[in-house]
Amino acid sequence: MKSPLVLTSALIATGCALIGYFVGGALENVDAISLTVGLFVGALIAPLIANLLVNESKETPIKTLYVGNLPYRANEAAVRSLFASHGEVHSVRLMKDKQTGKRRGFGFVEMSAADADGAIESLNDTEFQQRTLKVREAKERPEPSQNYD
DNA sequence: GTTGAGCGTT
Repeated sequence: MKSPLVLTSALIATGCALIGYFVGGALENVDAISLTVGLFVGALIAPLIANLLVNESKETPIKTLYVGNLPYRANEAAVRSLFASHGEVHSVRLMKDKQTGKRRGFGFVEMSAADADGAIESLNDTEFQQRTLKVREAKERPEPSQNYD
């Protein structure tokens, strides 16, 4: 398997070397020193930039699910394990009252977009700790790019 | 320690 991170790093390092070369030429410095400095700087910052680029390209499609009618005794681990059986759970947040800290009986589950719809259809109106869950797609705060053309 | 329609943190 090929590594886009290494390739990108090499390209960025080369680019920095060229930039250092021309900048050094403009400043009337020695070309070899400029090239070396450019390579050195490129080698330092290349992995960082490449990591950002790779993470941007590999952004996982994630959809946020609203889960209502949760029992107050339910914790995040139970909800996570419940949704994990229907897909890859990215995060679980059970909303609490900011003043008292008590649970409000609903929360949000972030899943991969592919598994999200199936999890909604599978878990909506199902019994969880003797309470009928309400699972829908979250309204506000669109994390994924909701491209409704 | 209670309650029961709803859409939320940096």
